[in-house]
Amino acid sequence: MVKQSPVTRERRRHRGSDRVTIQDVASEAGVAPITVSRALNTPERVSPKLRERINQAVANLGYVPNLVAGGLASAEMRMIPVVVPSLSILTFIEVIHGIQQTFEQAGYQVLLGSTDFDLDREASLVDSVLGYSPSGVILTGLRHHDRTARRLRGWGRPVVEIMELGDECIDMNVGVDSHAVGACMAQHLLTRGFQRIAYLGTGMDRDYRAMQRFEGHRRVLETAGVECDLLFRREEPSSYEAGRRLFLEALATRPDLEALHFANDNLAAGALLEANRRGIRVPEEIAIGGYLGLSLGEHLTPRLSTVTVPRYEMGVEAARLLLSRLEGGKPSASRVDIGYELTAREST
Amino acid sequence: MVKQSPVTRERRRHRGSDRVTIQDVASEAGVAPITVSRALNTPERVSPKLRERINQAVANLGYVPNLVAGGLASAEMRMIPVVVPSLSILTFIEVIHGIQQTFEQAGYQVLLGSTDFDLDREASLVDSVLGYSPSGVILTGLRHHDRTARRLRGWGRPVVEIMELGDECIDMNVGVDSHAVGACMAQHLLTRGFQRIAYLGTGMDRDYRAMQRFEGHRRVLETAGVECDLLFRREEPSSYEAGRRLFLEALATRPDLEALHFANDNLAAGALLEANRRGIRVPEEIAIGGYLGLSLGEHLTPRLSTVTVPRYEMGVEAARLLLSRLEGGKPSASRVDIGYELTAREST
DNA sequence: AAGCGAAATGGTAGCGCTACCATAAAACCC
DNA sequence: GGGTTTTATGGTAGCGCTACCATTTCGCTT
Repeated sequence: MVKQSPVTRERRRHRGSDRVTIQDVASEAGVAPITVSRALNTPERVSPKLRERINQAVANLGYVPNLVAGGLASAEMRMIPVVVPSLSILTFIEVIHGIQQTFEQAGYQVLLGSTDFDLDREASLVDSVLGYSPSGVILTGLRHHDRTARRLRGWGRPVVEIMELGDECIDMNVGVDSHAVGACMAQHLLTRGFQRIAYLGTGMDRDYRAMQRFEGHRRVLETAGVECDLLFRREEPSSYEAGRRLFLEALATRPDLEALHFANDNLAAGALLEANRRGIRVPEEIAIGGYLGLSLGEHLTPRLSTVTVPRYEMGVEAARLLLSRLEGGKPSASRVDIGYELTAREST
Repeated sequence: MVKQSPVTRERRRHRGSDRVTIQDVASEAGVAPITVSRALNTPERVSPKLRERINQAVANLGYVPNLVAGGLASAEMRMIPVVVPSLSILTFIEVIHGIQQTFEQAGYQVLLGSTDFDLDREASLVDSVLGYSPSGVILTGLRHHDRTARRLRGWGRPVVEIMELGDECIDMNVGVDSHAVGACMAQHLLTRGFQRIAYLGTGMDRDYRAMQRFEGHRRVLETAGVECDLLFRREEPSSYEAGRRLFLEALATRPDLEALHFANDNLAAGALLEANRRGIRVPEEIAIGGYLGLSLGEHLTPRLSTVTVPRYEMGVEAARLLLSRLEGGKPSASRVDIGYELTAREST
């Protein structure tokens, strides 16, 4: 028997739905598919007359491009995976917000991944996410699995590492100097005349940036010749409750403490609110400093002193950097120090 | 001249990089590409011997599947767009967190979209996002552009609408009854003996669910025969600062108010903290109630009374519902009331 | 030993789009 | 006016994978 001609089912699409394709639009407008493709992706390369006719056909048929097919052909999906350690930490949320807003305007989609501070999970996440042929990638921090770094370096598309700042980045880097940030608050506390200063943090076994901030803090105190190893830590997620517990723990262990430097504003706020509740006067009996610049801080009584980091802006800047590489050629810089600011208020 | 044979450049790939393809793995393992595909996607349909050999080849070559190609062939990318009104509202973040965690475990990627409460933007977002051939979609609320609803209804893949609860959903629905939630706090305030009760909210021109909560509140007061139209609103994003301003505005306008029902805990906290600062006693001079159940509430003094909604769980439930349709056939239910709980504390 | 159904494997043909190159048409240039 | 460039459109051939169906292999029954 002769092999059955495929022509017999010519009209029925092989698989897939009855979606309108670029071919349908091309027929409707009386042009070649490639011209439709150009009219949609690079309109300036199609004559106004045809462009108009094609747009009309698109509207008539309700054509929506199949981005997957386009992505396969051009080896680029217009999307950007953003890999962060956690989605329950407000900091990352705000950065993601900035990233998302910026990319959305430019027509890129943001893909979300979280690693729970685990570099192995980051590695497998990056692997699988590269399978989507994204236009670029945004990662958190400068420390990665060897394989991850190698793979991304050889990938040939823009990569931005955020949060941390350092010389050895894969491609581009936007962040703050963790050591400096920790040192900043420590210095501030010294300047205000406090001597017995403790650092209090959570999750420092996993979040090495928190550790770097402590390191900055420690060095300043060491240089100043005061007790520098006062560290209270809990291995649990950061929360108001954790801040409260650290506060009570520190008070019970070392009643002579003069100032508490918390790893972030959530913890500091938890402590400050507990002080309020117990009638402990801040900063007269004990001073409290934080890090981040959460808006909550300025509504507390006393207003919380903190080191403010522009988190939303960091996201925007990371996205801009990536976009400029995607659209233009080389970007202005490949390393941006987003900076920080000491916000000295009433709690110190 | 004879047309040049393409064979001359046989070995050089037409376009694209030097990525390892399924063909390379197949050669290495001495099987057909389709068998590699099966070994990776449906391992149980490949003999243990071959499976082993293929896995070995995959590891040797460092093969990472091109999900775009797979997506085109199977008309399904393993990803789920989540469309929310805003990424600066904590509620949505927590829901997204639940969604993301659940999908990540199941090997689906979450794509993020925000509409700024604009149904037109939602419509175009949904359009473009469908171009990715996602496995399903999660939308916020039950109100959409006609076109959006029509398109999704005819789409044939699972759709979950979250936050709101109602009869007329596109496909599946997970949320809370906004009216009931608003009524709950109003009833609670009445029960505590307050009579002159105001509702205070932000962004109520755009966020119709906030309006529904007010409506629930209003009806309860109306039924009780007390003044029910006391509404203070500001058209700005929700924040501690907005809560503070609403609080001061209400006090200035109606010094006789006995209780304030805030549209969410952020506003309520802003108000409560301002009361702290001014030495206004809560609830003796004025009571304050919120909505959401943010953890901050229980650390304030007095502890904030609120109506708690399990936001993270709502995300998890939405994702589970969608997954059960994706994996199994029909899910247990197509409509889940995630419920709420009155958390009566000290501020009322 | 022959027969049979189930399980394992492979061949073929796209999925819908765009890169690449060829061609045609228009614009420009002494 | 012939040639060169520039601009606009089209033809062809995949991108790398999986759906579909054909074929082979294997275990088991009679």
